[in-house]
Amino acid sequence: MRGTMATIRDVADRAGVAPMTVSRVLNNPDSVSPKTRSRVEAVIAELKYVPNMIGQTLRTNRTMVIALVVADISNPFAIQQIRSVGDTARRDGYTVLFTHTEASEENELTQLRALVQRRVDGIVLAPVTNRPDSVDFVQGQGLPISVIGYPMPGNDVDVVRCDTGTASRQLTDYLLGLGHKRLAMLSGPSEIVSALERTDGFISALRGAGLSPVALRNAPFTVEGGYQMALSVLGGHDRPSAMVTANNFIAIGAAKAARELGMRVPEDVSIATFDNARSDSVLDPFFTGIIQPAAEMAELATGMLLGRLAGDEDGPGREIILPTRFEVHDSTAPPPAAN
Amino acid sequence: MRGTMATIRDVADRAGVAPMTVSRVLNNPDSVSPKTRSRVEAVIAELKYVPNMIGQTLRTNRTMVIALVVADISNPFAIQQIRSVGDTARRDGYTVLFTHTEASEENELTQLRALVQRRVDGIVLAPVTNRPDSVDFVQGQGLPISVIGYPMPGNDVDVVRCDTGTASRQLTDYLLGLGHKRLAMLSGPSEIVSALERTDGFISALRGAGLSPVALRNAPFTVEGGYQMALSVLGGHDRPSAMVTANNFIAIGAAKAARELGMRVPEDVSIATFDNARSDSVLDPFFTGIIQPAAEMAELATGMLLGRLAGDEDGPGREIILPTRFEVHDSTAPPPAAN
DNA sequence: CTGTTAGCGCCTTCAT
DNA sequence: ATGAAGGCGCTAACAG
Repeated sequence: MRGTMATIRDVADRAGVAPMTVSRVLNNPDSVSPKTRSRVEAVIAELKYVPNMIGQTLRTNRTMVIALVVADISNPFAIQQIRSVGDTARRDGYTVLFTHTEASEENELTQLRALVQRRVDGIVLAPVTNRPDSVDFVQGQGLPISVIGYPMPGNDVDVVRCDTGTASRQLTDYLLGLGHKRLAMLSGPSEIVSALERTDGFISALRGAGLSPVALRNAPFTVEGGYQMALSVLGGHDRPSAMVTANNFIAIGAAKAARELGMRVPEDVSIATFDNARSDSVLDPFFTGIIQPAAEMAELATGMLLGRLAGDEDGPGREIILPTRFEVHDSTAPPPAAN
Repeated sequence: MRGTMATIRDVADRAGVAPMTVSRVLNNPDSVSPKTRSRVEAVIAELKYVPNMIGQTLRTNRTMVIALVVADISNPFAIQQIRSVGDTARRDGYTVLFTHTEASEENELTQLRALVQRRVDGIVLAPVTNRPDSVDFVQGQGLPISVIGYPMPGNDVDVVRCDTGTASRQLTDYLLGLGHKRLAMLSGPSEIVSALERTDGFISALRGAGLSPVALRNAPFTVEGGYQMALSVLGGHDRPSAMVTANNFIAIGAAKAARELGMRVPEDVSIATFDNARSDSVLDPFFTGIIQPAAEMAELATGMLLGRLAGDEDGPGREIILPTRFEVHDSTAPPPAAN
């Protein structure tokens, strides 16, 4: 079956013209006489000819493909990013090649290498960590890249992100304002910057109120991780009345653990989280928390990349920090009277 | 920056060999003397040479890319499919190009055309409807394709799907067994086969019990659609005691509507659904319902495609029907006594 | 073990 | 308005 696909030459022969004329009909129809054009178009339809972009690419050195590389596809953010990058890129005629890295740095470099081999025109990266290697590699190949979500202190690169450290203080301050004095932080892996940022913000807010954390835990950004951390924290003798969780999966796991221990959310324990899932996909509980504008971040990052591809922009990397949104929902309340 | 990337000729010149030798070092290292090989490898590293697959592709007529085309990326199924197709394809050295069609048939054809232009080696399609046009187009180009999720009566093509009509009867029978006599169906768009199948199964189960539906509704497969349908059905004077919903989004919308009307699930109204979300991503309510093995479907469909690409298989299209799973959770109970 | 030739499909350039 | 020549990066086929 393969190899039967019509080529520009097949069309040309059958229409009695040169391949170049067919090319013109495709790319610059006005430069061909109406008569010739309609004859060629008829043959194109007849042979079901679809131009081979591989040929074009080799000639023009542009694939018109950009890649989106996302660390963790199961995070609801990923969906918004895929949508957003795709929509933005399409407007400029680009197709998006999507890959995910299973949150492994090694995997990330492997994927990036594969993308360079395929000569994508640029890359939008939502990276695993903020180590400079991945960006270095891509830039070393002369490819433009922009990064979503992390500060990249070791690279000169376009970045779009939020300041989740400050947001973490805001979230913690809200719980303090409700009267909580015994707070725990359930964070992500300690080697991941966003987890660190969030823990730091938490601690600094407590310090500002003259308090110390009841517990600081680290685990993977998963339901299971949240569940285990919450079990150990809530099962001890020094129970917190409120927990801050570093992402939505941890929050869900923590709520599960609380429920299993016979505690109600928020009556017995409050949970405030980052990266609250959208109300569209989760009914209950709908968590109080910090929401990052994932779609806007992705759109801006893509826009910056497209700008460089179009040659509109060729200065040093810029960092754009977008504001987060704080939403109060059903998972937080003042501490129980006993506390 | 672009255009600075090293080519095979750059490497060859600098290593003092022919391009062909560099190619051999890359693709068939044993056929090159160790001495030459190490010299070439050194130059490759020095120039950061990354082979250009565009060239290879043009020469070999294989991109080593397969495409996954999914109708609706916001459905949790999509994530599992992306994962599953990617993992399966990678094992055979293929990369996956992912696109989504926003549930528009026109969009689907446009995307498929773009994929053919890029000369992907094959396509896995989770289609919008079961009209034959999309598959016809792809096959007309001599490209192998396999389909996930729908029966494709108009095509000779590999299909992996579930029998959701039968599953719908099973689901409805369960509600009947709980003692429900007044049931409503909240289904998807009437032009989509899966919605029809599910409605038909519902009706046939009721008929088997000598009952008629209290209501049959159609709306988009969204939270909003489910919400509106449930509002109208539960707000009327002929209230059902149980509802079957055609997917997880409709179920969530229906539960929201019930709650707003002051009804508890399942005490006042039961909800049983298709495509129940996994417990990992939704805490409460966790719906009673039918679960399709999305990952297995995608893996099998990809496997069939890869089999055709490898030439292991070239017979007529096969249809594989996988069993669904029925899980009882918290959203169903016997009808209230008053009923 | 290594090199040369040629051509994959297309488009830029130059000619007619 | 149309055509011919050449080359993008790579490798199959054949030589040596």
